[in-house]
Amino acid sequence: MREIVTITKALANDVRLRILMMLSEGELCACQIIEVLDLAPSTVSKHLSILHQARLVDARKNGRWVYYQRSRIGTSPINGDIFRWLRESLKNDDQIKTDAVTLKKITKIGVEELCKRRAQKD
Amino acid sequence: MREIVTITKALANDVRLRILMMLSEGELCACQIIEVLDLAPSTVSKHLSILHQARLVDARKNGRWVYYQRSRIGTSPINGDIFRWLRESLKNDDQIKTDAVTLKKITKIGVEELCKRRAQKD
DNA sequence: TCTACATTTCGCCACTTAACGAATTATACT
DNA sequence: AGTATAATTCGTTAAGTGGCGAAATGTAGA
Repeated sequence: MREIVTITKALANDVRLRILMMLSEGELCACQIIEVLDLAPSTVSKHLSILHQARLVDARKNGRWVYYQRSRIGTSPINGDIFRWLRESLKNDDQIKTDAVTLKKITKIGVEELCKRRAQKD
Repeated sequence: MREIVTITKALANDVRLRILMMLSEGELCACQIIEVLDLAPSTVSKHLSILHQARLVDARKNGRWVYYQRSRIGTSPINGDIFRWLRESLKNDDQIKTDAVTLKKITKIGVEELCKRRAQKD
């Protein structure tokens, strides 16, 4: 029960649903997710940790960057039901659609260039 | 998005998951749900209203009793995924199993007798 | 080694949630 | 009409959540 409630709590937030939808296409660097959401890094990091604790996303560290992707557990038959439902329910959502557009622009420039630009702004 | 978050928030609580599991077999009177959960009637009523607002349960008034059941929306293909996942994930949960046992005893005596006994305790 | 920087952790604040009892509403029965 | 009672709404309180900036952590490159 505790495990299931951890998962449903993780899903009970619009920012975290946006993150999960962004990860539909594949893995993303934390900095890319931060850029799309336009929230404080610490806030996004907390959301990612909640998703990770619920075993909905996996983290992979590469150099100073951390990449996230939907977990293998999340793609298993049992949890696959949730994702199918979320994808189906949110595929026409405006926020999700604009996120996808923003994401496409960002993935084009690549992680290194994205962070370089980000550093210049400070 | 708002609608989906309303649903996931409704699912993000153990008491409400217990209620949904209790309603797997069919409709129940509010007083039966209150009896199984052993919480204040006002608390349970609030939970039921949250489930109702999320369109996960329907309410039917009969005399002074109110009967709840899983909503038809909830049984549609789209939301059916969630229920299937919940049922599958929780079928071996201890709390859910003891709830089922308690419920069986309570449904045997019937709603009128249950409320009569309840009144005598005061 | 020292610096830069991506990410996380921590501390704080505003807001929400879940619990209860008291008061209210609505229905059945006398 | 008046009473009893199932259920809900309201007000209050304690605990949890989501946001931020500051500080800490860890890694790449000078």
